[in-house]
Amino acid sequence: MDYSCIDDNTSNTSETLSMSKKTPPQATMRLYRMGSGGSSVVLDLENGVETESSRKLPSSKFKGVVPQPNGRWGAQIYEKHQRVWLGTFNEEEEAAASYDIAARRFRGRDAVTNFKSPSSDAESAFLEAHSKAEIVDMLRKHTYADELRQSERKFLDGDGNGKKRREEVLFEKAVTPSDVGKLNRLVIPKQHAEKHFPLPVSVTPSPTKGVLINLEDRTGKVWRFRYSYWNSSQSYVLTKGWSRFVKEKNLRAGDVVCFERSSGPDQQLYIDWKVRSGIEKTTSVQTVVRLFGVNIFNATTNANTNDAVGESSSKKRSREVDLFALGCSKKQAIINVL
DNA sequence: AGCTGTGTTGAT
DNA sequence: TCAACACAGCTG
Repeated sequence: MDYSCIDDNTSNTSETLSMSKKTPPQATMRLYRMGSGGSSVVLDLENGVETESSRKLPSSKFKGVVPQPNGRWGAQIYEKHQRVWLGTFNEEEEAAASYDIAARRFRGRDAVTNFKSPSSDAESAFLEAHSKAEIVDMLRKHTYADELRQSERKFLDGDGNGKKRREEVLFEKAVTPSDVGKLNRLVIPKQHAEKHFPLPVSVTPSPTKGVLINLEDRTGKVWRFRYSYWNSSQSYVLTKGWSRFVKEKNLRAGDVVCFERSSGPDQQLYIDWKVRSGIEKTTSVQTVVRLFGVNIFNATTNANTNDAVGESSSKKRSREVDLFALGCSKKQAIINVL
């Protein structure tokens, strides 16, 4: 799968960024909060002095978009008197576009949205093919664009099961006990990391930041991981998102994770896993977590819209990088600066 | 410690 | 339905 910069600013937004009929006047002066943490400071109209008590968040001009105290933007939609949270976003427009997607899924193609451009037939089909909870989950994890693109590609392949993928194996690693333990991280062997997943220079010295990468598994599911360099241990690691993968795939020490890249022009990244050789695959998670025919893990996201489990996104504004741009091709990288 | 997203309320 | 606001509780 591609790195996340794509999903954060492409199909959610870029193709559809014409202004809404409902967009309020652009010229309206509004306060934008700078920096981190605190709220913006507004003038106290009584005495013309800034006061703590008059701190106020800036309203969004977009429907379904609400400000967050740290300067980011939340998206939400209402259904049956209940709010459905769609996640938080660095850019107001991303949040607005996410609302639009949810609105089309919840209310149909003609739903009132922030941006014009009705979704394509393909996108409408994609929306209909997924439950509300699944769509919400994608929005919250910022994987919607990737999954949509993936589904379109499968459709074009013609053989619906996606088995025709041609990819080059980048490297494999037999996971260690700590890779599947409570540390919630996977150490990427240095030689592989530096060869295939070079971090941008500006990120390398900072162990806490890193980049977000998206990889697709053999089921077509998109996984997003934080990838960074830890100075303390001088190692490259996948952190956020990794424990979910371990849990869902029921990875055990000795099992092998495999990183692959599509040989096609898209250079899609994939992650695959194999049970440690000598162990029957029937011990895999699929049998373990199925209960009365229901996949328990998936059930949480399929059961109810309000159950959609989001991940808390990166705390600081995350720099999201197309690592291919840095490591493999000359494409322009990057999107959101930390 | 900082952030997300829920609880709540009042408006449209 | 919707957004504004406060902040509990979660996450890194």
